[in-house]
Amino acid sequence: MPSSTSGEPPFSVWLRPERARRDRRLSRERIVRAAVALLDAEGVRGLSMRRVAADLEVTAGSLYWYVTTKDELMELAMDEVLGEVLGEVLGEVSERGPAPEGEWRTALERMARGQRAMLLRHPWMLSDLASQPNLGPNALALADAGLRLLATAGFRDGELDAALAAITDHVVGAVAAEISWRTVTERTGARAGGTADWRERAGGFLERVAEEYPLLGRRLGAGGPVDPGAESERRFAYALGCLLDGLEARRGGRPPA
Amino acid sequence: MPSSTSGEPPFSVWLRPERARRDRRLSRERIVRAAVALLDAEGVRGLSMRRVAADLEVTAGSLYWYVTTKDELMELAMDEVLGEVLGEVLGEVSERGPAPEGEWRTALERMARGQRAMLLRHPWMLSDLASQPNLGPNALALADAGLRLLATAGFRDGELDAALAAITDHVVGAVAAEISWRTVTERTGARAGGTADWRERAGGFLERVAEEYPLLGRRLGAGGPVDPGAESERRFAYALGCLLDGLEARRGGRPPA
DNA sequence: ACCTGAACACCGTTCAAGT
DNA sequence: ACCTGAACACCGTTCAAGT
Repeated sequence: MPSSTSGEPPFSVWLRPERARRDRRLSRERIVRAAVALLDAEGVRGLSMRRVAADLEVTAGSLYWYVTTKDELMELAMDEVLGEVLGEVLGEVSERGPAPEGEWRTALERMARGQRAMLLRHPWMLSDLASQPNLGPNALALADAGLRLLATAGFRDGELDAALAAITDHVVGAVAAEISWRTVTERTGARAGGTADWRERAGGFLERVAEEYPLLGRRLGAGGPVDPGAESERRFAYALGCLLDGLEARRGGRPPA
Repeated sequence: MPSSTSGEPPFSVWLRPERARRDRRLSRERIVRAAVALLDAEGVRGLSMRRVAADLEVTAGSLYWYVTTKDELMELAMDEVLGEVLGEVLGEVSERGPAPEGEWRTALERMARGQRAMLLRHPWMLSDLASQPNLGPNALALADAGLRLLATAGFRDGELDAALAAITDHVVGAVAAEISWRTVTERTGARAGGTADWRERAGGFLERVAEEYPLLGRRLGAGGPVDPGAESERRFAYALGCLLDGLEARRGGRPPA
């Protein structure tokens, strides 16, 4: 069989193999992967159908063969990334059986920290938060794993969802705050002294704020440099501790089985 | 060393003084109000410079005399709306002085509920969450009022910010989940039986999920109609209760003054 | 000082036409 | 079945020119 894939056009149909269904240049998977890469690299603003298409060396219109809308692509990208934590959480819920007393706390904490780390790796995950609940396979598996974890921890049926929501909502809110805080310090102090630069760029603003609102001023770093990473970690742990204490008191008792 | 303070565009509206006034059809205030109205009516997707300009019977370009960028307009709109809760929180913190024992709990709860209600009135507030911390006057006043509330509640200095973050992060995360949940049920069951319609529109999907993930299936309404409003309220209260319990245990003691 | 009008460089999405 | 190319109706932002 002569080479037919490139070069001169074949002089006869019969010399050209019929196009296999498999030699498609595109696939939903490739598209989603390209989208995730783009999102990681340039954020939500950087994501466009045309850009994704270009990265795949294809026309924008062709993407619509695999995906009916940009929103849909975003849904797919989000679920793709949720897969990163799925393994961890499934490990928590299955490796250990009914969870020995006290273990459930650290299991929940690991779940929360895993989700937080993932969101920090892919900050764009938070940009579409309020738009639509994720119904993708990974999202579903993740939610169910969380519910099962809480069930084996001894939470009553009617409280499973509320308990899970308490934790995931905290993760989401905390990471959103962390990211917004990070972007302002990083954007201003791109390559200079980091936090120091934000404080000098803010100039008189910070001082005026601190004067009018002393408590708030300290929080914003008027009293000295502030490490947003360390601060965020401290707050995250604090609230998580509060939540787990509260959950402990509401727990039904020991594992049912 | 050349002054580095000028050159780059200011990264926040609040660091840049407003222009002098004269006889003009436009004003920052009018623009912001129009933007808020548009956002309330049509969400973030509906907001465009051209649309705002049209609503004000003016050309798109002219907006840039008052606002350097669409992001800036968004910052302004968000702070505008934060003003709605400012009054309530200030009431909490000043009306009652050092807050009698036990009162701090209900004060915090009122604050949280006020913020939640405001976010539900203006769901678009959550669409820019992770982008940039709000440094507007209302945002600052609100944050400081929260800190003061916690201070009079007896929280130690070093924990004020973590305690406040615990609550606001929960509010944000919970409302984000609530909105996303609401949009899916409302979008599908626009004028029909509300939640019922979502369940029938989802068709086999819901059943398949419930089969593979029994716990999750119930949560999604596979077992019967679910009222997202009531469910969200229940979850919100549950997590808030957990948080307040945890906070109570960490509180320093009684009010310092 | 303030606003218009036109332009630039992008968008998401559609769809006839090709292969 | 899959992809191209061109088109449509929008964007944010800039800027000379008017008043």
